Amino acid sequence: MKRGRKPTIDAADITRAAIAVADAEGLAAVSMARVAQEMGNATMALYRHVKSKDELLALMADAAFDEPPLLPDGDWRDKLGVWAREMLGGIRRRPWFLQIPMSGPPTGLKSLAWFDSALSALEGTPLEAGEKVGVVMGLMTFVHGEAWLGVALQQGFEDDPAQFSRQYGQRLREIVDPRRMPALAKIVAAGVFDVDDLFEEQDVAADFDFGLHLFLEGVATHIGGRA
Amino acid sequence: MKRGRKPTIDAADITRAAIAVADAEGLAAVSMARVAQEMGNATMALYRHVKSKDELLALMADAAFDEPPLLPDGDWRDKLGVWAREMLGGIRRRPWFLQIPMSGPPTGLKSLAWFDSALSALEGTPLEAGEKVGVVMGLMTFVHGEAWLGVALQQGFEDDPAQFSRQYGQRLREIVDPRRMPALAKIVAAGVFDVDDLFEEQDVAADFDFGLHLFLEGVATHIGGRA
DNA sequence: CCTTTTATGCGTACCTCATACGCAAAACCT
DNA sequence: AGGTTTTGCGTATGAGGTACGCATAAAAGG
Repeated sequence: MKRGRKPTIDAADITRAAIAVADAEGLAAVSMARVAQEMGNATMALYRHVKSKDELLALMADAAFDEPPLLPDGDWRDKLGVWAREMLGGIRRRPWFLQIPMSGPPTGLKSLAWFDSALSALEGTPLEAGEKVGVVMGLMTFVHGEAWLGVALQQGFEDDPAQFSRQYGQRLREIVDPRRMPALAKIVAAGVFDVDDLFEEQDVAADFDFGLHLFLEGVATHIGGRA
Repeated sequence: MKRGRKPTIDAADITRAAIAVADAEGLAAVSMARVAQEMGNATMALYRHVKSKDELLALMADAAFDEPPLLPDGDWRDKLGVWAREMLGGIRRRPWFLQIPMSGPPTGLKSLAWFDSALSALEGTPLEAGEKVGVVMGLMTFVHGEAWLGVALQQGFEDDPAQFSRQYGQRLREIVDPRRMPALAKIVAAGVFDVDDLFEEQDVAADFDFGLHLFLEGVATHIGGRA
């Protein structure tokens, strides 16, 4: 038998409580004291199960997602498409995920499961091992980046619903000097940044699909040049 | 004439000092007190020129880069290639850039200049305004993500030069259950994560070029389907 | 059943940091 | 010179992470 007093909580409990706080009030509200209070424990009790707040954040990041999705039958494009959209959905559901500063490559079980899922989509292709990793990495960074953009826009939108949408295009018009930045000026003048529904679900989703399409198209071409 | 006491410093000075600290000791060392001390001023003096630390960070982010590069003659692929590599270099020179939490789309002059530069590379193409923006956004997120990965690896490497490289592959071998994650297990077994020079300049550059190639290839296909 | 051992719960204390507030110093105006 | 305005900055507050050490609980040994 194990000696000593029995633990009343474990790291998983703490992670859950921390995630609950982050879901409800954002990552900024996640302090050791707050999480402890949420569990009815004292602040310092947490440190028996978690080395530091950074470690807690890492645990949160790995626990933020559900299990990777079941990929559909079909070719690798369909599968990676579903995978990417599912990951985007996961991030949208827990926007605070993007604010966790990650240091080093992932070692969490969930993260690795997602990694595995994406790799499995490429099993039928003639890509080498290293190339598969490259493709998946690229896809992950793309989803990550696109999700960040979406979340940032939505947040600015919620802070000031009436103004924000038209505001950005307007501000750009003031800042951008057509002589110094002719290409940008043209785009701004075209009104690309003025659209009111720049932040609507549809539009963001369309942007995402467009970028995703580009990337997968590139992968297809690469595979094609080898098959 | 302007009334009142003459300012002895301005936001640009503060930004410069803050960047100097970040360059020398990392972003964590950048506190208001530290920056003020570096300039021979008192902490609270900074707040006359900078609303908050967050604003200072935003200023740092915009001032982190040099002017966008002169793009070579040639087609858009050459230009965007140079642009992307130059941006990667910029981030590598100031790794702390990646740790600055950005909120909202960029409005800084430098950032916009880079944006403009990338857009100008696409001037000859038949892409619509919105598509150009999409392409550039996608490219930015890709570079950003890839740079992050490189910096994370290099940092882990510097923290523990002897172990780290083989360590990661090893740890993965312990964690990854071939039954639960068959695809990942195969890749790990193939030794993709074991290479000692996984973090050498060459290898990282090769990974970057591979992903960049994929993305640009996708753009080319998209353009081709329209020209 | 009492003592020893070991691991947990957590109160206290310290340190770092961002920043609100108010006063003093400097530069301009009349 | 006296008034006005803007900057420089000392003080103070409050939040947050965490080192340290003791109290407490549970098992092991006698």
